[in-house]
Amino acid sequence: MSIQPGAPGGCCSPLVREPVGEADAAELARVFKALSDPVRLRLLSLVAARSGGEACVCELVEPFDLSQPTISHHLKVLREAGLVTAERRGTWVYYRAVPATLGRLAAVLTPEAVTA
Amino acid sequence: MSIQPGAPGGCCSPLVREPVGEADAAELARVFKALSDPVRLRLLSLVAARSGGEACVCELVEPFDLSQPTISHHLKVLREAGLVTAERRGTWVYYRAVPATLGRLAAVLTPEAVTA
DNA sequence: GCCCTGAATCGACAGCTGTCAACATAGGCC
DNA sequence: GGCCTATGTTGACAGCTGTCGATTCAGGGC
Repeated sequence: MSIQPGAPGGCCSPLVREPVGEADAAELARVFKALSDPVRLRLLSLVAARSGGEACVCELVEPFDLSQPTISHHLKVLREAGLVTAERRGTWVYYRAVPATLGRLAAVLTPEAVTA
Repeated sequence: MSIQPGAPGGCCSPLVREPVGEADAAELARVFKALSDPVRLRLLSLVAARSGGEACVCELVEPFDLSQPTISHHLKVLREAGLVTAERRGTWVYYRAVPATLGRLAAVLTPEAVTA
């Protein structure tokens, strides 16, 4: 999970500044792959844009014309990519976006050295 | 190609600000899918980080242990996603990154309203 | 304990993706 | 024109991915 906040390495300097190494590319690709599905993008956005920053699964199934196991599968992919976290509270499971992961990706994609 | 510079619509407000619509999600997913392969990430980075901002295919095949047709395939995916452009000059074809597309993605992923 | 509801996992299957070898196309040079 | 080099395209094939129905697991309320 080298993309997570903890990683201090050069993993997140902009793509355009220097060629990304093999290992970093593999790690980044894993996260981008999680974002490469329209359903997952909307799920992430639904969770992140919600007031309070969290949503339970039941609220996430409704907007889609998909089965609950399918939504659950997509949420798992987002979780394993470090883009969301899940917390069980009683009967329900609440999901939250992980801003740090989003920030890392944004930094990597920044076309000019705005980060400097 | 609604992600290209031309599009003035609300397509690129941050993911976390409001739920992304179905159409925008599909378009974004297309571009993220192009970034979801380690080889393509490295290709994009190799092109963008190059001094002069461009690289010919011959220079891009070399760093990989892959056949030239495979690299050509990946470059086509990047091209169709609007992430790079290709220009033929004589015998060689030169690729360039498209900063505007990268910028859009970075804006969409920005966790807080830095854009405002 | 028993049942009910919310969520995750499993098994299966169609469709997509990355890769290659073989071939086709484009431009320069003799 | 004819050849050579640099790219792109095609066809094929293994492996991954999104989806579902069926099942299982977790908590709460009776």
